[in-house]
Amino acid sequence: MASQQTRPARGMRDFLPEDVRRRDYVIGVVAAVYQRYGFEPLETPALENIETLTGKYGEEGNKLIFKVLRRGEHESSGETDLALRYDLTVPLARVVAEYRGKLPRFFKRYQIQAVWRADRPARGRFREFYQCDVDAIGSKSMVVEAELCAAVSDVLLALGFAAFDIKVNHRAVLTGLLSATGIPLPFHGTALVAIDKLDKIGRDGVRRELVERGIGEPAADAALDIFKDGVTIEQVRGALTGRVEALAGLDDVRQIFELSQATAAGAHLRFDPSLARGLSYYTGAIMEIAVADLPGSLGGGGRYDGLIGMFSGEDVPACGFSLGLERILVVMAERGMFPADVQKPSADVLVALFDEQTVTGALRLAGELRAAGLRVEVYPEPDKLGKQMKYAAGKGIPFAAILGGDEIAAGQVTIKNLGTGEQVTLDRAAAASHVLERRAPSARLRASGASARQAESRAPSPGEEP
RNA sequence: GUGGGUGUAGCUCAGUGGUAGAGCGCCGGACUGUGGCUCCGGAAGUCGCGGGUUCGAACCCCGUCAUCCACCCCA
Repeated sequence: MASQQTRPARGMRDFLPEDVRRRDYVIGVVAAVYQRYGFEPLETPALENIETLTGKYGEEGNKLIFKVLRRGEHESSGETDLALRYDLTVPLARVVAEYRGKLPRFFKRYQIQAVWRADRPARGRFREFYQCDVDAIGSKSMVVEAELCAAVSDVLLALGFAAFDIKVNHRAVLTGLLSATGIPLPFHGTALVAIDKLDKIGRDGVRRELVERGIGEPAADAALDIFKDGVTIEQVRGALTGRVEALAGLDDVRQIFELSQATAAGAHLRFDPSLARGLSYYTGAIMEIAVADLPGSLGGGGRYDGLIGMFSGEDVPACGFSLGLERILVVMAERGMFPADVQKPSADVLVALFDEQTVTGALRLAGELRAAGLRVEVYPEPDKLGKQMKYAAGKGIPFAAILGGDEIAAGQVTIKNLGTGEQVTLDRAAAASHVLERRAPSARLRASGASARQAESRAPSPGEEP
């Protein structure tokens, strides 16, 4: 087996036609919804100067940046001066800093491109993967957060997801609460890691882990008191008495909930004071999408009012949301959520090659059918007809056109329906319309999987997935 | 980065020290202008790679790479 050499590099993937169709379908839905909200497309280079990326993602993120050796003077020294983009937010911040004057006052952009992380691959996790980002630049209003939540909700609903939560928290609330429990600032990160496991290892498990990590028992108990399932904004407000910044953050959260009542996101928001998010550039509200059968998240986002200022010196408020395309695809594939026509065959008609003498005629026929709007593949060799039929059936092509000596002499063509086995010999001029009239139903010849509508109607109850 | 599982035909896997197997797929034929069903025949693997133990290794040992799962972290 030569498979060792032909496999793509670790964590990278080839996308075969079926994969690309599924990806294009999801990307198409995402882009269409984002456009409906007035977001404009943006693309940025795969490579950034390394200093653009370093120091933006926190300690963990810095390690995972894919560094690239530029050819030339640094080749021998091994010094890296370029890096593959780690996310789409930092490149956006750079773009805004560079073109601020040319962009609208409230720049709303979406961007669907690959990002790279030098991470260890796992289920739903790759070294090269796509993110679908929407961001709104220039406003501090919580209307921005509410619209972003609404947009991603609309995307998920359009794809057939019904049961999902958008967890909402705020950086200032988080630090305020941790400080209120008596956990010193340097321990905030490690404490959150433990608290985050509440649903996995339970209260006792978290308490044990907190203490193991050097947090005192009183603080651990206080933390467990606040960070529990179903805690309300009002309850948290009580714990934050006197902490001005945290209370302001909590009011942001309250506003997001209120505003979202008017949108598709309203039914899906859930306040989660333990939500942290790894990226260090977030300054305000933070969000994350959770679905029942995926351990990680489907996407996340938040407000980063200081990031653009790291490039331009002038702080510009900004907030964004990122959907993980690969995660969405993993869940959709497992639940059979793709509509049937995503898997439609590559052509409507296969023009068979009868023998060497009829090749030109076959090519001419293919041209006529294409001109009539059909997708037509010409079988490239005059194999036995049986083999050609088998090939067409194997590819799911619903019709075969046969042009032998008899047909040519009579100015006719034989059209065979591979689905029903019926075949008719008719005038060439009538061939295209014959197929067009029968194309729609037979296009689903090989279709499998549930449609988006069907998936939605049976998705709501978590835990019952196949 | 840590721990565990798995690497045998294109695919899914069986084979626990004595000459390498099945199902599916593929190719050919029965069916020389027609796929699906059936039957007959065929091709195909230096058993992930390297070393070791043994008269003899797919099998045991060591290493290495790949892959999967859990942890960590994340989209």
